[in-house]
Amino acid sequence: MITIQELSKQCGVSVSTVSKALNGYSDISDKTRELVIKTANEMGYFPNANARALKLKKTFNIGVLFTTHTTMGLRNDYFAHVLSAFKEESAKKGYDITFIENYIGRRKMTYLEHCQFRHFDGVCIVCADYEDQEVVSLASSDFPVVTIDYAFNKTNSIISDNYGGMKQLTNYIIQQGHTKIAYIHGVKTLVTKNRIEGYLSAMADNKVKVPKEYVIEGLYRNPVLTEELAAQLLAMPNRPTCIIAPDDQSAVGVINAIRKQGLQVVKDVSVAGYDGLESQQMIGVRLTTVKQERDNIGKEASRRLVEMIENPQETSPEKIFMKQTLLIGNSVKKLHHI
Amino acid sequence: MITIQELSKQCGVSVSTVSKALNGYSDISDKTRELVIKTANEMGYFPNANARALKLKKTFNIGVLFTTHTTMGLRNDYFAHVLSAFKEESAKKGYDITFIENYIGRRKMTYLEHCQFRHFDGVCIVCADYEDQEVVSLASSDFPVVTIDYAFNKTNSIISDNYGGMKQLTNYIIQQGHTKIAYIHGVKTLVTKNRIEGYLSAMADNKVKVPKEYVIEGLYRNPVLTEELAAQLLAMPNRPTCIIAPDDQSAVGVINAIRKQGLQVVKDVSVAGYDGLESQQMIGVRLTTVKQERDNIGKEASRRLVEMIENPQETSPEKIFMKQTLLIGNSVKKLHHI
DNA sequence: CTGAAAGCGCTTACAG
DNA sequence: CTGAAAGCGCTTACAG
Repeated sequence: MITIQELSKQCGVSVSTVSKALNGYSDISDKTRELVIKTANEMGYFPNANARALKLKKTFNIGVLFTTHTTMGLRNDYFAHVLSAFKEESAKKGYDITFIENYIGRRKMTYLEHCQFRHFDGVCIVCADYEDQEVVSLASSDFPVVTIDYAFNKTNSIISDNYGGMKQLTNYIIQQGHTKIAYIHGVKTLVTKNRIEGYLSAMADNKVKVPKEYVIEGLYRNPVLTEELAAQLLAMPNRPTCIIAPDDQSAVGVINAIRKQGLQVVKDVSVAGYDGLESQQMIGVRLTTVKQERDNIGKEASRRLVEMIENPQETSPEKIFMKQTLLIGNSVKKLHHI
Repeated sequence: MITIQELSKQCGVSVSTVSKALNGYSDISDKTRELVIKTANEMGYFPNANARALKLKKTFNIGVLFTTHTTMGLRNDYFAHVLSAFKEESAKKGYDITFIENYIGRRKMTYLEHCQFRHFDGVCIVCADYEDQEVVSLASSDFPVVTIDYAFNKTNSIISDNYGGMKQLTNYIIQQGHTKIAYIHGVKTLVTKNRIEGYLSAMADNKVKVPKEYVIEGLYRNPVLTEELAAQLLAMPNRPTCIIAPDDQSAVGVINAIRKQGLQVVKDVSVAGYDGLESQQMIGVRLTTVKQERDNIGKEASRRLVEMIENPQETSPEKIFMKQTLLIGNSVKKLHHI
């Protein structure tokens, strides 16, 4: 790997001059600058990021906390998209992405210690257990931090407006004349709670009563369980006219339950989903669903973080809500008795 | 951030001694060592990775090439799993993961240059365009490189045995008495070609003729298109008794096509998938499919790479085939006329 | 067992 | 316009 000294020898100028020429200082003659740059290209010179980081105290490297336990993390489609967009946007701004771990080899290291070790310029907490003490310390550290779908006092946060999205969806279904609307929701995370509130709020706004049995807990991305739960709903004397699934994938389960009951999808029972995945737009019906702006979330998170890194004084912690948009398909029937 | 000098002042010993105590050199008295370590913990000392890297010429950082264009990359479930496992295994061995880009801010930088810039200890090419000249240069560079699902001469490669997996699946279907087996495959990547060969080879081994119309090109993870293509197959005078979908997700499309034709899944037409995703084990039938050992691929890739990094002389480029396992569900009917 | 010194590759005030 | 020098935080041969 060729260094700045070899370049300087080759060009017959001092190391300082080479450095300045390379970094575009103005007090270097055009002749020298051109010579240096030309030689650098010829010799395939590239600076050593570690040396530069040591001197500048800036690594152009962003730490990303991305827990991969169980069903979370990269293996989760939503977060994978967010990360992907975050990575692309950050690269555009000149920053690399490194994952934060809490052990390095056999040595235990907290998330915060890992960040100090690597001297990241900033940190993005994409997906983590926000109750975890280590995560809390990281979020309240001196690092510029942006969090996704969760707000700490001190950090910027990008939050997907699940409350608003669900409310829109429910309102739409009510407008189609439905009042018996059941909601099979996922495990009760913060995201889920917000969605339930959005649902209840839309119902209340429209003075529609919600029988307790209409709101039941299932699992995300689990069509099998969703099918079972939907079957229970359909077996009720007071059968709902519309069932909202935890997400688009699970909506397949609802559809199967309806068909197995000898009923027709849409005609007899309407269905709605959540996520707006292109790949799920199928199943014979076009699912009415809510589209999450996953790519925008990642992008916006990166923009915010770079802003904090480069203009630390001007940026104060903020919560940014990302709108979700209603995608109207043909899976919710318009009822006539209104 | 506290440094080794401050530690040395606090302990009343020299910087050299502190360094050695921290790094477990044997020529340090127990007393001194304990004092240093205790103080380090109290003061929350952590080494500066950049300074250390500069001196040791070792960064404990692995570059990962992970193209995120279009349908590839993180947004693809298969690669997301592989990466996830790679990341976890590497952390266990003490290495961080940083994504490789080919631009840094506005400045164009080839993949190789980026690796030189960051001084990665090794590189894993998880998912990339292997025809791309930049990828080729990286693979043939002096960096320890491991590639996934593609083999260069010079690199170690972890290759999912798609040929063998597909052959197993096809053999199983033939054993159930089927001879009219259609295969809707994905776009013709190397992976797809291997699967087609596996399919053809099983058919040939069993002396089953394959009508040209039975092998048709579709798209991965696209139930809508798959449904259309399956409908075409079902409309043929010489209708297949079993249809293999590009993957588990697309298999839903095949199932829909069968139902819409007024036929019964399994009873009239059998179905098989590919991938072995838990989330797809549903749809009323348990899909017979092939399970890809995604997590093992990532893990093995990491093990190999770390091996190359730490014992460069002992490791020579190797292709490692990862077995795929047949998952027998109930979506392939046993035919009696054999 | 301990410490002074050199050096990893870079940047930047400062002097000329 | 150019260059000598100091220093970023660490490690390690070498001397004592």
